[in-house]
Amino acid sequence: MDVKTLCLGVLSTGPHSGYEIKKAFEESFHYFFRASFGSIYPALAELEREGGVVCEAVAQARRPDKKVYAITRAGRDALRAALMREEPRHVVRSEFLVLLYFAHLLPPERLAAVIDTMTVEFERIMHSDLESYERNHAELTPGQRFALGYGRTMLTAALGYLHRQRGQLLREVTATDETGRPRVASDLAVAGD
Amino acid sequence: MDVKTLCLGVLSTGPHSGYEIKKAFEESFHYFFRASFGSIYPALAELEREGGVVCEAVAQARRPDKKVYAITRAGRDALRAALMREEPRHVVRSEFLVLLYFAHLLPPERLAAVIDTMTVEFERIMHSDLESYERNHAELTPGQRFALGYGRTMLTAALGYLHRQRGQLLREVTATDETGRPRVASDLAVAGD
DNA sequence: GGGCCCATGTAATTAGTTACATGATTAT
DNA sequence: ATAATCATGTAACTAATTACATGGGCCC
Repeated sequence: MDVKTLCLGVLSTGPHSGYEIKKAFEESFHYFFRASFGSIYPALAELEREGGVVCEAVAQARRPDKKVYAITRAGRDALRAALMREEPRHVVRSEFLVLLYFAHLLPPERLAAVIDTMTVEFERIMHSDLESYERNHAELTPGQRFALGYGRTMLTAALGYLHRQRGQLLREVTATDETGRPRVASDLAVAGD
Repeated sequence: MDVKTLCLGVLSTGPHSGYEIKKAFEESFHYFFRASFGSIYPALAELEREGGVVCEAVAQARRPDKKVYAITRAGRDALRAALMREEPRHVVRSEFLVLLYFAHLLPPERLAAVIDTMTVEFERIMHSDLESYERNHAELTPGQRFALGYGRTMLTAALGYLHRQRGQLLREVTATDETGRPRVASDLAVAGD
């Protein structure tokens, strides 16, 4: 799925500028899709060339014109077609889990810091999601509630797992050497001081 | 984190060919990292140039030589350094959730098919993960158990959510029009037939 | 005979990010 | 004064994927 389709999706709820679309990405799609200005502005320009959107330049005091894009009938058709065509992929790319996978190669302090950083990040995302959910709750479509609820469920599960397993993992890596095998008794004695 | 680092990671457990590394990616990292031959083979070639790995060509009957790579001391240092440097990111890219977010633009049959496809896919991943977990359980490092347990926890939570919410969402989209607003009473009567 | 497994590698292409370019307004 | 918000856009770069190229073995 490309940025063009997501832009059409945002515009299907009403006219917006590129800047506002970026904000919508950050607020609503943050958990499962991201895009930068460097992909959004060219996407909108191409959509305009193709006739999927029309653009009205709104003059601003001492600022670049705000270019407000509105979806056309053809754009709605293209959005619908793209959503029908798209295969339901779901891909996780996590350097966090790679780091944990190789926990035995890291000092325990680094490991603890990695887990704590991720915990804070997950909490941050969940709070901002919950906030926007409560702000807009009444106007959300069933699909939006479903997608946001999915994110909330995953974040809750992740935070719970990190909370439950953190201490255990840290104890285990302290008790094993760099090959993942148990340390000898003398090492354990030192570690247990 | 690049493919080179992950290759070093796989090779830190023993010598392997590029083909075998690809299999290891599929078996062990599938949930949180992926790479194709088109990135693995060049990564190994570059690691060899840099001295992070050494390569022994093993002649094969009627096949290309199998090139077995082994990590060097310098390679282990580079792996460790990369793991210390790497920031713990965790990014989800899900066309699946985008489709659900725009559920009101899809026919209910399509929506059901999307959810069911994803359910089957999640179950498939979980079963193959569980299998490899049970096969290797005793030899796994604490970090590997943690990372695999994380994936299992997420998949369980996802499947539970999909199972619980599927019917509800389908009923709701049947009862709302394409703007997400409730259909008029006459429509509901038809839908309820 | 069709399809998957084994086995390596390269080239073209894709789809994005980051950094650059510009600059006023408002809040801390 | 320093950072964040508003506002658009391009160019260089990155890091991967997909398709291509090659080909025997093995199972159903």
